[in-house]
Amino acid sequence: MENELGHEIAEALGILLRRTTRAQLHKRLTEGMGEGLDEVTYPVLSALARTGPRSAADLAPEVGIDRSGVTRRASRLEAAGLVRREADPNDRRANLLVLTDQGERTTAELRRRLAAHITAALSSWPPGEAEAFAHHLRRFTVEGPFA
Amino acid sequence: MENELGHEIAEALGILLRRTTRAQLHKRLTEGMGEGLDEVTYPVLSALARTGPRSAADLAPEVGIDRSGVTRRASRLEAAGLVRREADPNDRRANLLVLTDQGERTTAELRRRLAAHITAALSSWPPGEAEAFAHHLRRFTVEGPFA
DNA sequence: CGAAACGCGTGCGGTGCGCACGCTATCGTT
DNA sequence: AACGATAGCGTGCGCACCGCACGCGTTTCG
Repeated sequence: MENELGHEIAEALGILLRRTTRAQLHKRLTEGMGEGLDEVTYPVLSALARTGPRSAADLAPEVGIDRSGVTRRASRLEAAGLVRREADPNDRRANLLVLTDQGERTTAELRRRLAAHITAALSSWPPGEAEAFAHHLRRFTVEGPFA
Repeated sequence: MENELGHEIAEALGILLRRTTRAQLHKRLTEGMGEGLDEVTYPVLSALARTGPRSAADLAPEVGIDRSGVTRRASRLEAAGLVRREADPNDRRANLLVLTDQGERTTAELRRRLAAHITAALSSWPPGEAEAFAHHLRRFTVEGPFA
């Protein structure tokens, strides 16, 4: 059959995407963690952890929503003590979003849990295959069909 | 460092998930296709194509929303001519959701486009590596950390 | 120095969801 | 056979979130 490989990857990817919804991951990873973690605001927190302190406007395309949405989510994270607004001394219009210490700890802990979860699940793979998969997945992600 | 592999996979997977949002995929795949395709209602259409005719209640957990939401989305798909409601002859309470011919054609075309897109992007990979990746991805999906 | 532009936060209208209710059909018990 | 209990579907209601557009304060440039 034509495109057998493409169909197989598409099917597996579809299943994977459906199983890694924000809600599913959230329930899995935040088990017993401190409060203030919100399934809706998490993308902002995560983007901030990845890119470092940025303004709401700069964060918007990364999160995939409007500037106003980022502002509102950031307000919630601020109320939860995970993010603080820091005035830019050079431009007093600007309002950088910065992770607080608690925010840093929380994102680091989530990253650690996720990595540990993945590592545990791959521990039974034949030696070398997990490394090969990681390498291929990175290439597929960076320069693949969704680059 | 501990869990290097888990962190690498988590990072690549994170990037991939962020790039395969419903909105992104929709824009990419429905380019120039017929109307009636809705980014919100698509999950219902897709679930129907995968599992075959089912009731709204049975479809709800597959889609990840409430029964009422499935009903409303199905109504939109029905108005668009992609889905029809078929009374179950055995149980006249039941109301099966069935893909129309146009619905079948649409989902098949989307599947074809996605597979072609993936195949094209992987055509430059060294021979055998794409097959290995597909195999690993399937195993990662079916019996991996998100099974 | 004044006007245009910029950056942020908020009000408003729209949309989608979950919950709960009503209606119809089926099942089970007497 | 009849009637209460149950199942399944669709809809009204309240809530949450988003995008757009506006207002206010700041900066920049002519």
